[in-house]
Amino acid sequence: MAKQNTVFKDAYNRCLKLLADTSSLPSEPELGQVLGVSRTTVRAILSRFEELQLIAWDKRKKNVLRQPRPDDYFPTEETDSLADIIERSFMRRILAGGAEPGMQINELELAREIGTGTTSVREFLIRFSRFGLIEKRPNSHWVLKGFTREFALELTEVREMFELRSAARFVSLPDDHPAWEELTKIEALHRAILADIDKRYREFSELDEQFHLLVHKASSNRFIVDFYDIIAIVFHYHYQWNKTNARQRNARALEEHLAYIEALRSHDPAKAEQACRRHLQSARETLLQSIP
Amino acid sequence: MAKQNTVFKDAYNRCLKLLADTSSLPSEPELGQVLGVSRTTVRAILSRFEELQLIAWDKRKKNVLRQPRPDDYFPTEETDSLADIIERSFMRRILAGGAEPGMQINELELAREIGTGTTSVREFLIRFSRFGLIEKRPNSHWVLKGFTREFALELTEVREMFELRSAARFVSLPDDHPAWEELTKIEALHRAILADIDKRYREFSELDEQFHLLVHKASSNRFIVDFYDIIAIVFHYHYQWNKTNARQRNARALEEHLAYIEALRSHDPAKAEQACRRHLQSARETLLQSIP
DNA sequence: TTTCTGTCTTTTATCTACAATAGACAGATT
DNA sequence: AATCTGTCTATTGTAGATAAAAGACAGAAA
Repeated sequence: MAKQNTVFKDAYNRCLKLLADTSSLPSEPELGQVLGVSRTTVRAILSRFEELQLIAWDKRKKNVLRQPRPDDYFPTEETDSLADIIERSFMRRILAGGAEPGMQINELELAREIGTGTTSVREFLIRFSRFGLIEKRPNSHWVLKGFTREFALELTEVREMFELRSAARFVSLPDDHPAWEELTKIEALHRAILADIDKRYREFSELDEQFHLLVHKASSNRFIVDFYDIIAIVFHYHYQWNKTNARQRNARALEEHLAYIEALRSHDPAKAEQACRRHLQSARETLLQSIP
Repeated sequence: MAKQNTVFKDAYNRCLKLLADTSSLPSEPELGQVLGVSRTTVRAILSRFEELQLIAWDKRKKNVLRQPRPDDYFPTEETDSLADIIERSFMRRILAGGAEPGMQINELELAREIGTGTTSVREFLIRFSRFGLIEKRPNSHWVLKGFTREFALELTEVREMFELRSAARFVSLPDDHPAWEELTKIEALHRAILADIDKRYREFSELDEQFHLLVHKASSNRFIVDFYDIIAIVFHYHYQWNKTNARQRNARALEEHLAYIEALRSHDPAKAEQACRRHLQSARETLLQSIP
C-alpha cells in the first residue's frame, strides 16, 4: 500500500454529515473548499456516494436519494492520519509505559509494533525531536531523554518567559483586534464549564490549550507561537495520563484563567503580569507533582 | 546505491593522517574510538590500506609500509554527508538566490537538482522546518516563508530573551565550572585575532558561534541551547553571503565581545546585562542592514 | 584476566516504485 | 463572463529493498 486514503475517508465521513442536511450537494469546487480537500478527492467521494445509491449524480446535479445510515460511515480508526497514529502510540510508550531515560529507540521495532513502514516512523521521530525528549546518535539509534523533572523545569522556564512577554503584548493590542473577541468567547466557555463543573470538567484540557495559544499568538513571534506546540503536546498527554484530582485541579485553573482574562482586559501590564505569574506558577506545580 | 559510504571515506582520510605520524597503528577498538566510527568501518579502512600496500596487516600487527601520497586520499567532495550537501544547496538557493517569500518548494525538483532521492530531501525539509523559514501544506508542497525582516526581528527578539537570561546565569556559575576555563581560551583567541585583524578577520564567524554557544549553555536549558542552532545557521550563512565591511564589522564585534567577557568575569549581573544588551543590539542592527 | 580479532546479526540511510492526492487546462454549462 | 466538469499530469506519502555502518559474541592472544 503506497499511501493510506485517510484523507478520502475522513472527508467522506464529513461529507456524509453535510448530505444529511440537504437535498442536493453544491458544486465540486465548493465542496472541496468546505471539506478542505482537492477536487480529485471530492469526485472520489461523489463517485462512492453514487455507487451506494446515496445520490443521483449527473454533472451539476447531485440530488440526495436517501439519508445516510450509520454503516455508511468509515470506522473512525481508519480516518486517522498515520502521523497521528504513530504519535499516539509513541507517546503512550514513553509517557505511560515505564520508559527509562537513556533507553534506545529502534525505528524498525517501533514500525513493526505500530504496523507501518520505517519511513513514516523515521519522519515522525525527526519531527518529534524538536520537543527535546529524544535525541539522535548519527548512524545509530535514537536515545530517549525521558519525561523527567529536568525536562519539565526547562520547559516551564521557557514557557514562563514566553507567556509573560505575550501577555504584556496582549494588553496593548488595539481594541479592534480580533483577539479581544476571541477572548470574550473563551471567557464565556470558562463560565459555562465552571457552572457545570462536575459534568464538564473534562473539557478543560482543550479550552486550556485554546486560551494559552491565544495569548501566545499576541506575541506575533513565530518562535514563541511554535514553542507552544511543545507545551500543548506535553500538557495534552499529561492530562490524559494523570487524572488524580482532575476535577479540583481544573476548577482551580479555570478560576485562575478568569482572573488572568480580567487582568488582560484591564490593559494594565502590571496586573496582567501578576495574574499570569500566579497561574503559571500553579500550572508548573501541577505538572511537577505528576513526575516521580 | 543504498547508503553513501561517506563515513568510511571521511574516516579513511583522517586515518591516513594518523598513519603519516607513526610506524604502526593501534588496535581496532582504539582506532574506532579515535576516529569516532565502529569497528566495522575501521576494518574496512584497514583492508583498503592493506590492498594499497600502505600497511602490512596481520592480526594485531599493522605496520606502516609507506607514507601516504596525496592521491591516496578520497576527494573532499566525497566525504561530505548527504545532509550537509542538501543543506548547503538549499541555503544557497534561499539566501543567495532571489527566492521570493511565498514560493513553493518542490521535493522532487530539489532532489533532482541536488542529485539525490526524495527521501533525503524530505527529511532535510522536515528537520529544517523548525527554523521557521519554511512551512508544510499537508498533502501538498512546502512554502518558503523567506528570510525577511520580520523573520530577523522575531529571531532576534527570542535570541535576546534567551541570551540575557543565559548571561545572568553565567555570572553566578561557581568558580570551578569548566565554562570559565573555556571563556579564558575564547578570550585569548579574540585577542589573537584582533592583533592581526587584517589577515584573520574571517575567523570571527566561527569564534562568534563558539562564544555565544558557551553563554547559552550556561542556561542549562535544552530549549535555549537548541534554539541557538537557529541563530547559528542564520548567522553562518549570513556571514558567507554578506561580506560588505566584514573586516570592520568583525573588529567591532570582537571589541564588544571582550567587554562582554570582562563583564561576565566581574560576576556582576548588572554589568553583564549591560554588556550583553549592547552587543546584541549591534548584532541585530548588522543583521537587519543586510536585509532589503 | 583483560583486551583483541574474526565472524555474524541488526539497524540505519537511502533509493525506487506506486497509490493517493493535488492541481492545471480546455471545453461545457449557466 | 463566470463558474463548473471531464480529463490529464505532477507531486506527495508510504512501503519495500539494499548497501553501509553499528554492534554482539565467542574464541584467540597478550
